[in-house]
Amino acid sequence: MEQLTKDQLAEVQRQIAIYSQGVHDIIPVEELELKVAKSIVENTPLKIKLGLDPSAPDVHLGHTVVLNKMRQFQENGHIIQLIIGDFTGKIGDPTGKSVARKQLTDEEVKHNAKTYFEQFAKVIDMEKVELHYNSKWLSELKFEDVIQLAGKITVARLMERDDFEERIAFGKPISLHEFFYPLMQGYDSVVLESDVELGGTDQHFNVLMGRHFQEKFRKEKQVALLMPLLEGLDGVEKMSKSKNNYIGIDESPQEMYGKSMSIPDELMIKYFELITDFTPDQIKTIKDDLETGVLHPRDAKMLLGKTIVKIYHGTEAAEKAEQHFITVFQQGSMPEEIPAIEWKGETVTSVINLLVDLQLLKSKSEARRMIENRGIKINGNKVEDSQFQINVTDGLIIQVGKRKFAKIRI
RNA sequence: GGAGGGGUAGCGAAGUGGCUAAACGCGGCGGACUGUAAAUCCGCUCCCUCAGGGUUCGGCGGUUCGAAUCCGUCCCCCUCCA
Repeated sequence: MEQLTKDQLAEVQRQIAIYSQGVHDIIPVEELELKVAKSIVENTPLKIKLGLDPSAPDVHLGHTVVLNKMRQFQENGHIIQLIIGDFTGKIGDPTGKSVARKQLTDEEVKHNAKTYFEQFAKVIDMEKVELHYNSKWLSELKFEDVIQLAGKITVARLMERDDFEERIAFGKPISLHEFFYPLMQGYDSVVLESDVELGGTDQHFNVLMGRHFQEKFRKEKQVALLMPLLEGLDGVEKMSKSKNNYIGIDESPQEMYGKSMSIPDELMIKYFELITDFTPDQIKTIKDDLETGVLHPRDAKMLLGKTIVKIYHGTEAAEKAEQHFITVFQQGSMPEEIPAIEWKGETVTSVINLLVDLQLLKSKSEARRMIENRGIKINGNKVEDSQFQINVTDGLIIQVGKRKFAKIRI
């Protein structure tokens, strides 16, 4: 690799600089440099692996952290290997909770995979992606093969994993089968001869297993590229659907914008770094301006919100979303566009009935509570009395909580 | 194989015969304040058409006027020793 021309060397450096943006760790960087150099010299693309859990197909901004990185590789001509962990998914990744996952049927896996792809297409070029289901090779293994695989790793090594270590310390159970998850993930890399595996920092151990097993099978070792985990709207936990602290990439512009505004200030810069296309220089300017007080944190966040919406819905939608936010939340006025709901009930009815019949709230009890909590407004006026009878007219505007609006159409 | 500990609302965790729809904390929701940030304060949070009713404390069966609390049985989980 020493005989790189000047241009080639520059190209290596250019690519490495891109790949290094925002990463948590590259293990080891030198190997990535070598691999990139080799790919340039030999004009062969690198194989970049990403494993997917088929049980949770809703894609949110947390996923895009890794996807953006994938796109960067793709833009430089490398090949993305997407692996649907249909086999591994059945065993259950021990990452985090020790709850065994339910088994998915083939149809479910297919359907979830499809959902993934449709959403991924917003970030990466799915046409050029190499797709694999790991059941293809894992389900072929005989018990004998599995034992042999297990013979290539020690228990002590497996127990080093943070998650296991912790559970042992706290007396929490670890099922034997959980030990096999890293083995399987590692074996995937052996089969696919991956050059780089991407993942969040929570995948640290599993990704390194890929290196370990590739070496045992006398293959070239993959490089681990770990991205930081993106905290969700609560600012504490990793963004996830189950924590309900996520911004889904399928969400409406308004939702996206609004949710962006509710992330904690401390996280703004991280969001800029990981999920927008801002350059490091641009981000530094924002950071400096925030520190010197030139830029109000609210305005920085509005820029963030707008940028996020723009990525997934375009400039026009982003501007509309911002306008909506300003009118509704900053000025407290009504939004210009309120979904109309047809009213077919009595002309005079109780507010409770109205709320339930329009399906704005689930039950009368809930509606009553909501009124008592002073969370219901009609035509901008707070409803004080839960027994209140109302004359339903065309164009009547009902507000539930801070964000839900409906207009009556008769 | 032996010994012990445990299963209570979304989660954590009190409660060991009536005052318990079940303390408290977290989370969630609504409100005030604001920048749908943070911090703080107030209210709601099993289900249901208000009074009031219905269904809960791993499952089933029993004792009792009355059980999350007592008895029997079954299921599940954890720890330690071997």
